[in-house]
Amino acid sequence: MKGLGELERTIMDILWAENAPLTAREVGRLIEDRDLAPTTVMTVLDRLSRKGFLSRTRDGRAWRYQPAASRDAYIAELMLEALDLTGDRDAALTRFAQAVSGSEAEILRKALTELEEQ
Amino acid sequence: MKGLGELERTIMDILWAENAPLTAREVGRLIEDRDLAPTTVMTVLDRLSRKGFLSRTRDGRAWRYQPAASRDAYIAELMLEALDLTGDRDAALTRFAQAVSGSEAEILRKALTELEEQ
DNA sequence: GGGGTAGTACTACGTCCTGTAGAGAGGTGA
DNA sequence: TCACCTCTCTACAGGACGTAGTACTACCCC
Repeated sequence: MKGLGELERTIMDILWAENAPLTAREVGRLIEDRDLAPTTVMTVLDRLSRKGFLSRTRDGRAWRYQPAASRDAYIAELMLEALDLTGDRDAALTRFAQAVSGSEAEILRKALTELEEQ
Repeated sequence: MKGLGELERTIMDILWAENAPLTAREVGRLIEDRDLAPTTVMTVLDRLSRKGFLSRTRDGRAWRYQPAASRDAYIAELMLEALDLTGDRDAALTRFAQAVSGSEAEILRKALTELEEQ
């Protein structure tokens, strides 16, 4: 899958935060701090949809972009991808379990328990 | 931390697989398939140690390289880093727990249980 | 002791990704 | 018709990586 760049992630964050599909102009307006040219935003949106992170639909002449997957799914996939890099998945998983904070361990336990019950 | 390139990862894999610190020449000999110039291997080893993935000690004129951290630790850190990208860690963790395979869920459960007992 | 060998440091170059944006085309409303 | 919006195409700079040459030093064998 591959990670995203700084601006790409900023834009994905904006789109994940919104519920509705946005146009390039709308996304641009939501990037406060940076003064980007409209074409910059359009280029990045285009690249993101080309890479499969966004889907887009026509709205008049403009495109409306929305995330192809939820942020959670993306993060989970990144984590699985990291896990795939090792030969010894069990060891890495054990290590990971030890590395998360206590409250997060609790979350994991709960999710695993629910999983088991189904 | 940042991910590694293809050749960088190949070399890290070799060093993770060995127990002893290796010289550039030895690493080069262990990369079977590719016919790399010795300096290529040296350059990559140098970059990896500069990035903190390897530590090196003198052995005569040569350097001996060894991983600065275990592969498991590296993988776990990558996973945590992915997790840091989200605003909602709990949701991502839950999603992750649902995404791992059954046997891996078992491993996670066991690790978390042992963690709890300590 | 001179040449091959091994090792180092430094430098370089092509490629790909990403951030950034301009140019030009084609609608659209005042 | 003119200003304007949005699109697509093209471009360029900087950084990471794969790859390797060059130049210099130290060592070993004949």
